[in-house]
This record gives sequence, C-alpha cells and structure tokens, in this order.
Amino acid sequence: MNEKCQFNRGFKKVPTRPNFQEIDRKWQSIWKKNRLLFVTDDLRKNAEPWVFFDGPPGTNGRPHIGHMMQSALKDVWPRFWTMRGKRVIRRAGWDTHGLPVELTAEKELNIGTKREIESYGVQNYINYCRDTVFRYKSDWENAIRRIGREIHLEDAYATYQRPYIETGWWFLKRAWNTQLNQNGELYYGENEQNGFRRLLYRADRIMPYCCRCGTPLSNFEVSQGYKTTTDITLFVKFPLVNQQDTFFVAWTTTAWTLLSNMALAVGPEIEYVTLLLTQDSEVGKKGEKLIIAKERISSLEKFFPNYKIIETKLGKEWENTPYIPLWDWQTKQVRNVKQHIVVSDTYVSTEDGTGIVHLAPYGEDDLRILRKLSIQYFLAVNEDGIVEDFVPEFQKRYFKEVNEKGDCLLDIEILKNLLQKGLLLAKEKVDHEYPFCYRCDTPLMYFPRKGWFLRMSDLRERLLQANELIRWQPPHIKEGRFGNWLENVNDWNFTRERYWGSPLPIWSNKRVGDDEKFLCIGSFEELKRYSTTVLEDDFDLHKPGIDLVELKNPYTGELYYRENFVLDSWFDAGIMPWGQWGYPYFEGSIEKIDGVDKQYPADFICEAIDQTRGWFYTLLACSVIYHTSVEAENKTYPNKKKPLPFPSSFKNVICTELVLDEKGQKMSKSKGNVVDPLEQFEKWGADPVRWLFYSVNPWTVKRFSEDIIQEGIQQVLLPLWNAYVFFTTYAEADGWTLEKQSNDYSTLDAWILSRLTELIENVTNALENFDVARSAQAITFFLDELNNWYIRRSRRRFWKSENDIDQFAAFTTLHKVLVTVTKLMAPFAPHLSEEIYQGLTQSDPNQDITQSVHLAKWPETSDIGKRDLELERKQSLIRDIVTIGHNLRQSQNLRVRQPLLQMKVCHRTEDLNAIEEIEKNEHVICEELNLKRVTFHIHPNEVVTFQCKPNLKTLGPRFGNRLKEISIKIQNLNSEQIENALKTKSLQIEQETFSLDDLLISCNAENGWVARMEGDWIISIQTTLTEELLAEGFVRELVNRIQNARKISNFEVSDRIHIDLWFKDKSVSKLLNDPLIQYLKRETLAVSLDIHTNHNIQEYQEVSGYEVKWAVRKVESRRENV
RNA sequence: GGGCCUGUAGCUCAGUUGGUUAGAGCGCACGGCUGAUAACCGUGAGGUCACAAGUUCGAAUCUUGUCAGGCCCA
Repeated sequence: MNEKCQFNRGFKKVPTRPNFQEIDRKWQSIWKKNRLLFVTDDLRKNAEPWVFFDGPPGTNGRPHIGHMMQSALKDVWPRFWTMRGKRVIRRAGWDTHGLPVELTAEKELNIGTKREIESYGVQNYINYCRDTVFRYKSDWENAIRRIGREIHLEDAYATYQRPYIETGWWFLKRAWNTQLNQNGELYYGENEQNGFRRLLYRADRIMPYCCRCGTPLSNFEVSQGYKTTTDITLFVKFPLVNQQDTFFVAWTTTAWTLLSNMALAVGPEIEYVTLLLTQDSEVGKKGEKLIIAKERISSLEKFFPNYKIIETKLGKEWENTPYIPLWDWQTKQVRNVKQHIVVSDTYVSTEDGTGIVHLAPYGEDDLRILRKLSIQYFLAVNEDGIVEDFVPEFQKRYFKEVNEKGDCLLDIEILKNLLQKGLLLAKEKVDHEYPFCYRCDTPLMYFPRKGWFLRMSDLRERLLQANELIRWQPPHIKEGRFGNWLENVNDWNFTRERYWGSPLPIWSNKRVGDDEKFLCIGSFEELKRYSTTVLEDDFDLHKPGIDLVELKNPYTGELYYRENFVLDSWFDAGIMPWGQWGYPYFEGSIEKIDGVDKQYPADFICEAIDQTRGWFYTLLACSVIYHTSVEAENKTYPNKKKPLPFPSSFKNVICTELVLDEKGQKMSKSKGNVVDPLEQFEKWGADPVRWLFYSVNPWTVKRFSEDIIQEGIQQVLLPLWNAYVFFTTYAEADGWTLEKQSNDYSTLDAWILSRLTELIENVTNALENFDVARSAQAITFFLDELNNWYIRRSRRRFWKSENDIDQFAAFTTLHKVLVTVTKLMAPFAPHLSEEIYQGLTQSDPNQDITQSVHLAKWPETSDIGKRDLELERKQSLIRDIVTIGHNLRQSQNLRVRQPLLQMKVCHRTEDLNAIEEIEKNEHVICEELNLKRVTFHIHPNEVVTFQCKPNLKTLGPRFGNRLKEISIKIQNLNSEQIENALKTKSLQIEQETFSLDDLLISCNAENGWVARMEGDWIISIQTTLTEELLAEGFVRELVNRIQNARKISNFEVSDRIHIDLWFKDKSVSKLLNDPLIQYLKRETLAVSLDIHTNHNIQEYQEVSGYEVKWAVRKVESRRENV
C-alpha cells in the first residue's frame, strides 16, 4: 500500500447509510479551507500541461440543469488528468458582453430604441449593463461549487475587462495585417499590398432593421416577431431594350422595393419560354411577348387564356440582356452604366413567381449578386422607411403606411402607377409570414447596413484542414453538422451596432469612396500614441468614451474618427484561448507561470451542441486566423520565423445534448417543468445527481428523471458504500489494521484483483477516449461482482477464525480493491470517493491536504498485478453451474434452505479441464446450492439419458415426402447414439448426414432426479428428501426466523443471545438432534437455548409445516465464549 | 425546403470491422438469501431490432426508399 498512513488508529465502523448531503458539505469545506486547488496547482507546477478551456457562460440568467450537466462533465477530465500527474489549469470565465445583457438592461430600464438609449445617456446605459452582468454570477458560482466542480472561480476571466478587450484588439490587428491574394499567397504588414486583400474588411450587409427603433435585430429577435399578414404581390412587366412589346415578367411580394430595382435574375439552367399573346386581355394586348420560366406556365395560365410558345431559351442565354427601367429617374441615380440587365444565379428557383426575380438592395441574395457583379445600387427607401426625394412620384412617403383596411398604401400606389404605364401583368393577395419588431410591432425592413467582416470564405480550406485535427464526440458532428457548416462558410460579420461590447479598434478618415482610409489599432499603448487627447491609464475602452477618441496620422496630420461598432460577443468567446490571459500584453498571476503557448491548444472542451455555430465555430475561426497570420508573418519576414501554432485551438470536444424533463418535454418556464439544480443537489446530494449525467451518453438527448438518480444510488453509490461499511464493520470488530496485511491470496482474492485490473484498464481507456458512459458502466458492473460474488462468497473469511493469515488476506484484498475503486471513482463522485478513501487510508486531510484522493496517483494495472484470464474464465464457469442449479431447484419448487443430497455434473464434450476446475470448487457449489455433495462425470450417460425429436423446420424442406420415414428413424435413436452425435456435432443415418440443428435433443434424469442441459453442461440434481434432510431444512428455517428476530430487535451483529422455542406438536423436538441444535446456536450466536415442552401457547407461526413460536433476548456479550 | 441525428422489451438505454439463441438496469410475477446493506440474489414473462426493398452464405449492424420524432439552418 503506497498510501501514507499518518497514524494507525484502527478502522471505525461507519453508518450503514451515507448522508450524501452531509458528505458534500464536509469535504467542500475541507477542500476550501485547505485550498486544495491551489495546492494542486503548486504540486503540478512543473508537470506537463493538459489543457482545458472552460467556455464562458453568459451571466444573464440562472444556471439550469443542462449547465449542471456541463459542469459535471467538464469536471471529470481535469480531475482524471490531474491524478495522472498532469498540470491542468482550471480557470472559469464569464461571457459578459452582448445583446442578452443589453436586452435585460433595456427591459429593466423600460427603454427599447436607440433614441431612448441615447436620451437615457450612453454612459448611464453602459454603467447599468456593467452592473447587471454580475447579477447572476453568484448563482452560477453557488451551483458550480455545490456540484463539487473544482475550478478557480475567484480568478475567473471576464470578457469586459481591459486585458480581454486588448487581446481582441491585438487579434484584430493581426487579422488586419494579414493579407491574401487570389492565389492564396500571404503577406503580413500594415500597408495594403498590391493585389492582396486584408482578412478584415468593411462591407454592406442586409440586416433585419426596425426603422422605428433605429436598430438592426438579431436572428433571435426576428424569430420572435413573425406574424401572418396579407400583402399585395405584383407580376411586373419589364420591357426589353430594342425589342418592341417584349417583357420579362417578375414577381414580387414587396412592391416598394421596385423603386430600387437594379437587375433581374434568372436561373442559368432554367428553361424560359417566350409566350406570344394571341388575344387582347387584361394582361396585355394581342402580339405582346412575355418571358417566364417554362415550369411556371401551368400556374400562370389563368392570367392569359390565349397564347402560344414561340421560343425556349436557357436562363444563361438571357444573361446581360438590358431592359428598360420602370421609372426613368432610376437610371440617373448611379454613375455606372451596368444596371437594369438580366443576371443569372443558381439561387433562382421555379417554386413560385415567374422564375424571374427582381433584384433590389433589400435582400441578402440580391445584395450578394449585385456585389458579385459590381452593380452599383441606390436605396430609394432610406433607413427610416421614407422614400427619398429623388423619387418624384412617391417622395417622403412611409413604406408601410396602411389604411383602415390594413392595405399598404405605398404598394397600392405603385400598383396603380404601373398599371397606368401598362407594366402590370397581374396582382394577387397573398398571406405570408412577415417579421415584425418584437418590441414595437413595426414591420421590419431588410436593409443594407455597414459592418466589418472577417474573410472566412477565403480561409475555408484552412478551416476544413483544421477540423481534420479535431476529435469530435459524437464523431458525426465533424463531417456532418460542423463540416457542412464549414463547407458553406460565409464571411463573418463580427460587428454590431450596439453599445455594450468590446469596441471595434478601427478609425476612419470619413472620406467618401476610394479616399476613405482606416487605422486599425492593436493595443491601448498604440491608441495613446495616435490619440489627439491624452488618455489616462484607467481609461475605459467601452462606449461612449472610446467614440470620442480622435486619432491623428502623425505623417499626414489627417484626423480619424472611430467606426462606431462593438464586437460580436461570439468574437469575444472565440479569442478566449488568448483573452483569458490577456495575451500578449497582460501579466497576471497564473499566466506568469506559463504563457499562452503552453496553454494552447486545448486538449479538451465540452459544450452543448448549439455551439456548433457558436463557440465551436468561433474558436476554430479565430485559431485559423491566428495560424494564418503567423504563417503570413513568417512568409514576409523569413529571418524572424516564429513557430507555427496548432491550427485548431482545441483537439477534443464533447458536444452535449439537451436535457429534457421526465416526460421528454423541453424544459421551459411557461410549462413549469424546469428542474432547479440546487433543489436536486439538496434532495439527493451532488454525487448522485452527477452520476445521472455519466450513466448515459452525454451526446444523446436525455431525460432528467429522479428515478434514474435513484437507480444510480442503488446500483453504484450504495453498493460502494455498503462494501465500505462491511469492511469497516469487521475491521473494527476484529481489530484489523494496515499492519496486518497478507499477500497469501485465495483464489477468490486473486479473481477479484484480476477483475480490478480489468476495471482499471476499462475506466482509463474509456476516459482517454472521452467515453464517460463506458467508464460508468464498467464501474457499475464491477461493484456488482464485488458485492454479490466476492464479498458474499468470502463473508465468512472476515469473521474471526483460527486462520489469521487467510483473514488478513481477505482484508488486504478488500482494502486494496476499495482504495483503488475510490480512486477510479474520484473524478465522477468526488465527495463520496474522498469520504471513503480517507476512511480507508486513515490519513487526515485537515492536517495534510495532499492526502486527498484527488491528488492520489491514478491506479495502474501494474499496481495490482497481471490479469489472470484463465482464472476469470474458471470463476465464470462456477457461476454458470450455480445458475443452472438454481434454475433446477426453482423448477421443482425446492427452496435453497432445503438441503439436497447430490448434484451430478457432466461436460458434454468431455472437457476434462473444465470438469477438474469445477471439481476444485465443489464446496462453493455445495454452499451456494445447499447440497451435500457434487459428483463429476465424464460420460453423460452416467447422468442422464437422451431423447431426440426431428426438427421439422429444417428437415421438412430437405426431405419433403420422405419426412415421415426419416422422423421415425430419428425418434428411434438410442441415448448412446445421441450422446455420440453431441460429441461429434453431427449424425449419420444411412446415407444422410444431420447436424445438431436438425435434432431437438432433450435429456431425462432417473427417478428422483431432475436434469437440464445448458450450453455444454449437463446437470442433474437429486430431489428426494430424507428425514434428515427435512430436519436440516427445518433448522435452517428456524435460523432464518431467529436472525430476523435479531434484526427486528436491533441487536448488534456480535451480540450473544438466548433462544426460547415452543412447538405445538411436542414430538417435533425429537427432530432436533444435538448437531442440529449446535448448528442453530452457532449460526445465531446463541449461548443458550431452551425448548419448552410444557406450555400452553396459542400464537404459533408456521415454519416448514410445523407450528412454532420463538423468542430471543440479549445476554452479556463475551466473545471469547464462542 | 436543405443538412444532421434518433427509432432495439412496459420504461431508460447497451449492442464494438456484418457472424451462434439480440443484452443490461428499472418495473412486473414467482422463488430465495441476509452474523454489511429497509438492501440484495435467482428464475420467468416481455422484442416482426419503426416499415419496405436490396447487397451477402449470413443484416439490429451496410445501401436505397418510406414513416415517425428531434436538433440546426433557410
């Protein structure tokens, strides 16, 4: 035993049932008082690092049970690797910026629009946000502590702190300096290289925008405000240039966007037909030609009853065809001539409309195509929703102005205007889902807004390559959800037009067009250098202060003004590997020990699956950018080469799934089925709740059910505790101490130690592979074997007997097993493991915290010895035989307390080795099955006779009408022939060969016996009961009754008793001969026994068919008497 | 509409490159054990492995399709 034994005080019996909550509190306070985590850090100061990143949770709500699953899982591997000697820095972090915080603040301040925020005062608003941030922090800390997660909370990083923000600036400056050309070549430097473009750029992007609130909305906000509305949709005729009376027909659900029509889009491979109208109608005069997609004809025919198709062309053949704008002022608004032409793009479909799409800069795809083709555009409706003055027909109108009937007035007027010009083919009212502002119910407008982007699409290949280096659990995420996302990755718009966030460190000279220049600032020091005003060292980098900072180019003297954005809080999260240390500027406490280079990349992260597009993605994106920037630097400055970082900032990741309620429903406040984690910890204790999360794969959707918690207690935690109670009970009773060890192991000892070796292998292996459920299963299975075979079988060895050495060996074995198991369980059930481990090692963590199980060396197989597979196989043979024996007893209704004379055992292939092995364990079988003896036989005919029936299912198809004849032959086989067939596994009758499948073999025992063939074993048990056997059975029943009486009377296991017995039928006492009386007394620790013959008692109870009454009482305990 | 996942006993889930009769726990029924355990053990009942087709000597497992549920995205 390598555990340090502080002083040998002997073992103390422990309560039969553990109080999990009390154990939690006890150890949490000891760990805290003795600074376990700090001591751990100190001990592992020079050890090889194993890196864990804690994804920063947002602190704008209370932690729920799903977060607790995260905590439970995140806690396992740092503990495991610490025990294996690695240095694992465990530092918590908080995600403190972003919209959720602002929404909380807005709600509480009862403001909602940017204008309201401005009038409340941006500084006040920022202060308020900062205060809300830590509103829930203590709830989080309590929950994390309560579950027993070991992590530095007192030293948590927070994304709003200056060092973290500065890391973001450092990072963006690197992205700014990193430049790529079309061949994928890299350059690194402040000045833009010819033909290269920066990873960082500004562009327009379509945002859902509320023109009343003056705010773009996030996807989440948009999804809350969908409503069904009725809109007028128009089929509009766009006349072709130089082709009289020929029109493209496009369909739109937002008439007002026609004012900004820039182009028409067709699908390149879609077929378009030109229809000739052969009759005047509402849609047009006879002779007019209309171009629509061929597939749409059937749905549009209703508008033009008489037509013929005169031409069919593919979309791409129409490319670049010019058309006449709907209003002539439209041409004047842009300098570029390239507009009002047909373009082709694969996003066009023929599912609705005409297969021709009108493009205006109010849609994501529209803008993408316009930008791709360098088509300049103008906005006829501004961000306030007002039509610009250059539109003479509708100037100053609001785009969603409605009348009493709810019709949109602007749309109607546009309709009328087009009708007048003969450019309207048809109109339809359509119900569809349209997003409204969830705050003020204003219809949203998709509006192009400026924003800053990271050029992720150019880094797609690098992202995919980095992903190759990651091990995903479950594995399908890698190629599936995450891989697909990377394949289709778009540039990352990482800026927001909000207030509470890290500020974008970019300043602009605010000139128009190509003359606009930017300065990207990489640190506070750099900011001070360029600033026109003096910045104090405690200057807050947040808005609004930062907005007021003006920069001056020292060479040109030109002034620069801040780009008014804050950073996406996902960006904050993505730079966490560097941000948590304030890299490269900040020198803090832990990070001095070793910098970011050793704490990168993470060996392990673990978050919920919804992070695929969240933290998992931004972490990878940032690490790829960083990796690329270092590569670019090395290319540009070959003399100063830096080591290339790992392309991904994490190597292994577990994606956890949702935790549902007991019925499989999503937990939600409105349903009232939310489980409060703290309540659960108080109800069950931390370890039982933790175990729930380990027993099922974390990456499958799981239900939170108290039944399963209870199951874990019953199957794992209580069995472990019970084994511990057993050990301490007898160690105390017999004064066994660690000095009385013996390696003189019995077969059973060797067996359980061999099983223990396997357990170590399995648990270690599973944890190394991030497969927590497998390790939990292995532990569960082992504890069952320990309790229900090893301890049950060895019980008597722990009682005081003449053979001290064997008793010592038993104690030594059980002690070793328990110490090892508690170490293996320490990462899962830290409190219970510590409690038991301390009880077993007799150390005192209050004196020396380094004796904690969490600093123990992780068990290795070599600590125990080699696995003995042969021995394990033999033991399982015995258990098989016992099982068959139980089975046979049951079939004859012979309870185990009734002794039987004999069992015959035979192996049907005459496996002498197996038989010999069983023979050695005859006593075990006798005890388990309450038999007088077991005999072993080589020839089955000594045990049973065989009978055989044909298997008609297999023989039928083979023999057809010969079946009857064959069947008779088979039925007439004698026992020896069948036995022979069993041995050789085939049978020859005349010319036909039969396999064992063709025969339904059964066996019969002689009279007074019952037999069964199971697998290769043939077992027979004698069922005849003699007088002596019945008497013995009766006594064993009495023992049982008296033991129960002892228990009911709460006697100690070592208490000596006196027994009184009364029999209704006085002759019964004759059954009890002296050996049986002695047996009865020995088994019940009775020092005396009276059988009353002279009495008159009514309340008898039936035992084995006899009327009996019994009573017990305690007598002075004198152990040496027994 | 697209992508991914799931569907195995009444319930919760295992099932490892395709390979004997598909497993465990809970629950149920019956029986048993108890000088650690108000606990436990044994036995049994309970499965067309969602459905269909295909590949194969052989499919819960591989392929395709259908159905149902979930998640993400549009």
